[in-house]
Amino acid sequence: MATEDAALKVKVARFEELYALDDSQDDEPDEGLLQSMAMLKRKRSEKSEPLAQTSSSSMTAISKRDRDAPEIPAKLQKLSRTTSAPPSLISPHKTASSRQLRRTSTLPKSVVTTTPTSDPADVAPKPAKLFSGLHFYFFPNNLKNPGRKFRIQKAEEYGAKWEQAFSATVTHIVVDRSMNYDQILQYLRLDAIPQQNIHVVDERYPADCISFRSIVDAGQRQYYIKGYKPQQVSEPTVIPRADSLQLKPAGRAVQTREPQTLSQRTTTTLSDPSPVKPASMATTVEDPSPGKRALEPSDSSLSAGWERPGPREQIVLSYCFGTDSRQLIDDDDDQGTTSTATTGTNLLDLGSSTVVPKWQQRFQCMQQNTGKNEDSPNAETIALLQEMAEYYTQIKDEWRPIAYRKAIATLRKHPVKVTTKEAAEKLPFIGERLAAKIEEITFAGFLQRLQSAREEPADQVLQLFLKVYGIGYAKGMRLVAQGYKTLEDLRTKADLDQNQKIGLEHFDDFNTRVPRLEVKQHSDLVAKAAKNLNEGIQVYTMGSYRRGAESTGDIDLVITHANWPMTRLRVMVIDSLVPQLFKQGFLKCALAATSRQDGSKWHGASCLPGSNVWRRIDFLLVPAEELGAALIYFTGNDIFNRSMRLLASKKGMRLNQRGLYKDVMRGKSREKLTEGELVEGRDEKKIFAILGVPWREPWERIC
DNA sequence: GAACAGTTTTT
DNA sequence: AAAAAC
DNA sequence: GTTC
Ligand SMILES: O=c1ccn([C@H]2C[C@H](O)[C@@H](COP(=O)(O)OP(=O)(O)OP(=O)(O)O)O2)c(=O)[nH]1
Ligand SMILES: [Mg+2]
Repeated sequence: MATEDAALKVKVARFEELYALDDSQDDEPDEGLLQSMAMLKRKRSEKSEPLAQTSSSSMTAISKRDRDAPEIPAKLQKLSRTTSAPPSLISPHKTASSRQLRRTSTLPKSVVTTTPTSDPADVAPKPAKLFSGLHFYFFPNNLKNPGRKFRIQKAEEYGAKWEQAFSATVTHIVVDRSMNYDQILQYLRLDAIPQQNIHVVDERYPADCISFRSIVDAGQRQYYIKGYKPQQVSEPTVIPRADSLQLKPAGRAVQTREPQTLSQRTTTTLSDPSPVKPASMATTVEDPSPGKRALEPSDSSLSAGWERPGPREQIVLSYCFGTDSRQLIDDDDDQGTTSTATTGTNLLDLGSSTVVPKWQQRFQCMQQNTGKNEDSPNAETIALLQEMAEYYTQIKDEWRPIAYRKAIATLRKHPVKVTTKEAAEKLPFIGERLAAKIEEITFAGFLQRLQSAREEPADQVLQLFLKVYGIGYAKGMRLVAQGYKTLEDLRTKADLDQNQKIGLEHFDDFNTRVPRLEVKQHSDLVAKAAKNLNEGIQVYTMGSYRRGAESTGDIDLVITHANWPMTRLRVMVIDSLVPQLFKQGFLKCALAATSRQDGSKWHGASCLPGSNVWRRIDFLLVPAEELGAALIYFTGNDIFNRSMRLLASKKGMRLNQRGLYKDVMRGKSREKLTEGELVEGRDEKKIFAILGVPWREPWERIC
């Protein structure tokens, strides 16, 4: 104990020192080399978006920053940079806008041109074709790093050919600053690179060419790669820089849990975990609100066999149901090993109980997640990590949020406060980097990284714009790059599409939580109108409402009919119900509205009579055969869904909003090759059973 | 080095 | 095909 | 970011 205290003190001291020095540092080189060079569709950006112009300067700015401190040890660099903007998590353009480039002596010689004009926004793309005839090979040669992705896209815009593989046609190898010369050779399995044909240049070479609108001399010293020794002259070994924020763009986003949303109110209503009615009758089907997520099996940890899934196998009572459900043997964890395709088809086994393999226990959907942290000793840590995850999500980092989420899940289950990184790293899904962050949180009470990011003005603007319905990361970045700073700017000057205009117009409305009671009112109103059209139409209130939330972000409704096929239901909804609701003045606008020949959803806004607050409302049209799957989907939460779907996939199945399918054939990278055969879609509980997931009440799906 | 959910609608 | 959304 |  005493020793531990001492150790803690040392750590505290270290942190204090660190923060005294200022500036974050938890960045690291980069994904490292050896990234798959395959894949990734190239982007042909023919859009005459006002991006080209601004971005060329951004690009320069990015590389410029590394040049500012050539060979200074990392620590000193930090000091020297303290005055400039803190590293932003905004990617790919990063701090570009906040950094004024200004070239000085480092000017390439063979320059022909003007300085980049800086007129924010507008203006056509460059002359293009600057790089015509050139073949660029990047190293690493993928789009994983936002900065690099950006460079590649730019290079292509300017006519360069991006070589997917290293070949004789390559004219330039554009190397990330985090890489060194030896790594290239090693990767390419070359002893040397034929210098006369191929130029090996630093990552900022293309940017410089663009800025100067000419192909600058690639042989200049400033474009040398780390570790490159022209001829034989021994260069001073370069100090490896630990810098560069790595953010991955593009892809899906992972939200984290139900926001503190409800946490603020209620506290004790842990009363009625009332029974879930099959919810199959009643027009507006509604789950009994569990006051709040009251239960909490974990609280005293060991209670319901929680803390640590343990090696035991769980017996799940499942529906007597004759369908496959073979267990994949082997392996643990929810990833890694490939699916073990459940080709076995047949439906022999399976009586009324199934043995669930232990690897399955690791899935989030296998736990009762009521979304509470409160009594976790790690609540504070969890909250901050969650913030990070959310941040990365917004910023369109595909994967980090997943990692954070897993780490959060393990922390949530951990009965003891985790303070040191040594302790943290022992836990599942917590690696070196997260362990360090956990330690940072406990000692400093905050995350430097998050703070700096949030303080960055450009970031704050982006955050604001992202809250406009219809504006996502890409559009948001563009708007920021164009210099817009306020919603007023957007309203008066920005080029927005119709939905974005609506989103802007009703910015406050759409960002206001909907009280549970109001959700019901909307739902009832729709149900009533539907009933009026046909008695058989049923409306279910879904989303966070069904999970018991006291307030929701929007109103999610499933509209179904026991006997009608989709086609008929759709016609009724689109041709009658929606128009009727518009006529009543309830529906205010259609956003991502559609559904015609093959549609299944309608998004818009609604407003209760007597109110003037517009709410986001979503209809999901569902034929009876798909109701079960639709209920699962639309109940969520999203994390729970993804967990269920991943689990299905590991079992060679596929789960979506229409049903559970088996014998799905998948190609590389999970690419779906076969639809698979429908196993179940109608019955929510059966789907759980087939997957070997114990039934989860809606409020136990808050992962 | 790959995998991390699976889809619908709009542009 | 990308972006935004659920 | 983490895991296999
Ligand atoms: O990426 C997503 C987003 C949503 N959903 C499902 C789960 C979710 O519960 C439901 C409704 O989506 P919504 O965005 O309305 O989320 P919510 O769970 O209802 O929360 P909120 O209160 O913010 O509306 O759609 C997904 O499967 N994947
Ligand atoms: Mg919702």
